[in-house]
Amino acid sequence: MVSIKDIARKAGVSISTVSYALNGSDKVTPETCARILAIAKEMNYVPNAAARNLKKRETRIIGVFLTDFSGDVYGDLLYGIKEIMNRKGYDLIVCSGKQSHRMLPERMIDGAIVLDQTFSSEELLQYAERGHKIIVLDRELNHPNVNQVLLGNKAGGEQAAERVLSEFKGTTAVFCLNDEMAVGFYNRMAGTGLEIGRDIHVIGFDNIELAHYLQPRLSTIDYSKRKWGAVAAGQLLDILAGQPVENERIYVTLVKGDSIRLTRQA
Amino acid sequence: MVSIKDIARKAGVSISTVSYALNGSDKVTPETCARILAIAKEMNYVPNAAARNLKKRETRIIGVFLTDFSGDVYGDLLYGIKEIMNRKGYDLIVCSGKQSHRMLPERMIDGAIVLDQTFSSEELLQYAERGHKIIVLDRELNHPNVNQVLLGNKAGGEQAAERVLSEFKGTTAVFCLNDEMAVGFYNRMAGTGLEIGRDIHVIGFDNIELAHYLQPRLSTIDYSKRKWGAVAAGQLLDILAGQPVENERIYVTLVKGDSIRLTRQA
DNA sequence: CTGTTAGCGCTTTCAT
DNA sequence: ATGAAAGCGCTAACAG
Repeated sequence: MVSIKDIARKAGVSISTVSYALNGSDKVTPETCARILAIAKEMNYVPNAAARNLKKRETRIIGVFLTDFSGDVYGDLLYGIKEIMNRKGYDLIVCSGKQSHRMLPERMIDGAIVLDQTFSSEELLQYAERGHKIIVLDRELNHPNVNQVLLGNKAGGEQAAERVLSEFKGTTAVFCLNDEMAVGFYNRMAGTGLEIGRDIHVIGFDNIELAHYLQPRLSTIDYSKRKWGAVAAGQLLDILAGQPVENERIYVTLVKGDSIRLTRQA
Repeated sequence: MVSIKDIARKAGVSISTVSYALNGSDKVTPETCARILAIAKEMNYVPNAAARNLKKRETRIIGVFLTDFSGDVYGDLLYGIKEIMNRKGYDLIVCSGKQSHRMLPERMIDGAIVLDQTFSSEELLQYAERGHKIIVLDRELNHPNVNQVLLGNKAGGEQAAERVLSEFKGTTAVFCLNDEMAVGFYNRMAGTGLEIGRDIHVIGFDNIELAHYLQPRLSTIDYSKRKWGAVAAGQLLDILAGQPVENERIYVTLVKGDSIRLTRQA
C-alpha cells in the first residue's frame, strides 16, 4: 500500500508537502504540486479513508437506515437523498439490520436518515445526546440534533383518509397501511366471492407501481418519495452545518381508483 | 469523545489493558476485565471505527454496488447477501453512483459485490490487481481476486429462451431484457390495437411481482434472487479468506404466462 | 497478568 | 514555499 510517505521519499519532499499538494493547497508551488501529483499517479496512490477519517473526525458519508431493502418505495426515496447529498460532497450508504446500529455511534458516518423502527426512539435520542445528527422519517422526536420529515398535512394526508371514510357509504371499508398490504388483501379476497370495490372497499398508501395494475385499480394515497428524500437530505445537511431547521411535512394526495366508491367525487 | 485513554485513566490501568479487556482477551483477569467494562459502560464508551480500521487494516464491511436503488430485484438479492455476511461478522453497505467508486480503493470496505455496469471491467481489474476482492454479478471477468456468479445454465437459462424462440410459431416475438422493460412494452402497446400474446409475443426476465398482475400474464424467466446473493456472499467470504473458489451459476426457469404462445407445452 | 511502546496514514500547526 | 513534529484512537508486539 503506497502512502504519502512513499511519495514524499520519491519526490524528495516532506510528507506535509505531499499532503498539501494532494489537497490542492496553495501553499505549494504549481511546479512542486504538479510533480507530486504526477508521482502519486504513477505510483497508483490512493488515500486511506480510515486515516483521513481518524484525523479529520468526519467521514463525509451519511447513512440511510431501512427496515429492509425490499419494496418499491425506497428507490425514489434514496434517489432524492442521494441527489442532494452528492451535490454537497457527501456520500451515501444504505444499511439495514442489527449490525448497522453501530455505524452512527462508531462514527463511520457523519449523520443518519432513519426509516427503520428497529431503531428505538430511546436509542436515537441517546445518539443525539452524544452529538450525532439524525433525521427521522417514521416518528416524531424532539431533540436539537434530531429533525423529522413526515408524510401528510392538513390539506392532504390524514384528512384525505378521513374524508374518504366520512363520505363512504358502503358496508365495509378497509384502510390498508400501505399498498403492499393492499395487494396481499386483494390476493386473500380472490376466490372468496367477495368483490373489491363493491362488497369490500380498500384504500392503500404509497401509490406503488403495482397499484395501477390491480383489478380493480387500487385507490391509494400518493406523495413524492423523491421529494421526501430530498427534504430529509437537505435538513440533515443543515443540522450538520449547525443551522437550525424546522420540521417539515410532505404533501400527500388521494389517487382515486376503483377499489372504493364514494358518494361524491373525491 | 471518550477514548480508551480516558477509561485507562479512570480505571488506573494502561491503555493496552483496556484494549485487551474490551476485546475479550484472556490476558486480563476477569476482575480487571469486569471493572474496565463497567467503567467503559458508565462512561458511554464507543470504539472509534476509523482508528480500529486504520490499525487493523480491515473494516469488516463489504459493499454492494448497484446501478440504482430502485427495482423489485434488489430486495431479495440483498437479503441473501446480508444473511450470509452477518453470519460471518461482516457488515453490509449498499452504494450507488459515482462517488461510491472510491469506497473500495480507499479501503472503506474489505470487498465488493458488483451489479453495476458503471464500473468498467478495466476499473475492476485494476482494483483486483491491487489486491481488492470482488464478486461480479453482471459480467465475466478472469482474475484471481475476482469471482463471478451469473444467471442461467445449460439446463435453464439461455436454453429456455432458445427453446421458447425455436418453438415459437408466431409472427413477432419480443424477448425483453427484463420484466420492467416488458411492463414498459405493455404500456406502449396499449391502445395500438395489437394484442400481446396474439399479435405480439413478449417474454421477460426476473419474474418481478408485477409480472403476475399484467394482462395477459407475463411469461418470464425466474430464478432465486436470494440464492444469487447468498452464493455471491459466500464466494466473497471465501476469497477474502484466501480460499480458491469456482465460478458458479444460478439456475433459472421459465414461468409460463399468456404473453407468448408456444406450439408445445414449455 | 499488566505496562511500555511503536506505529497504522493522514492533517495541520508551527517554525524556518 | 517547505519541513519537522505532534497526534487522531486504536492494536499488538515485547518487556517485565
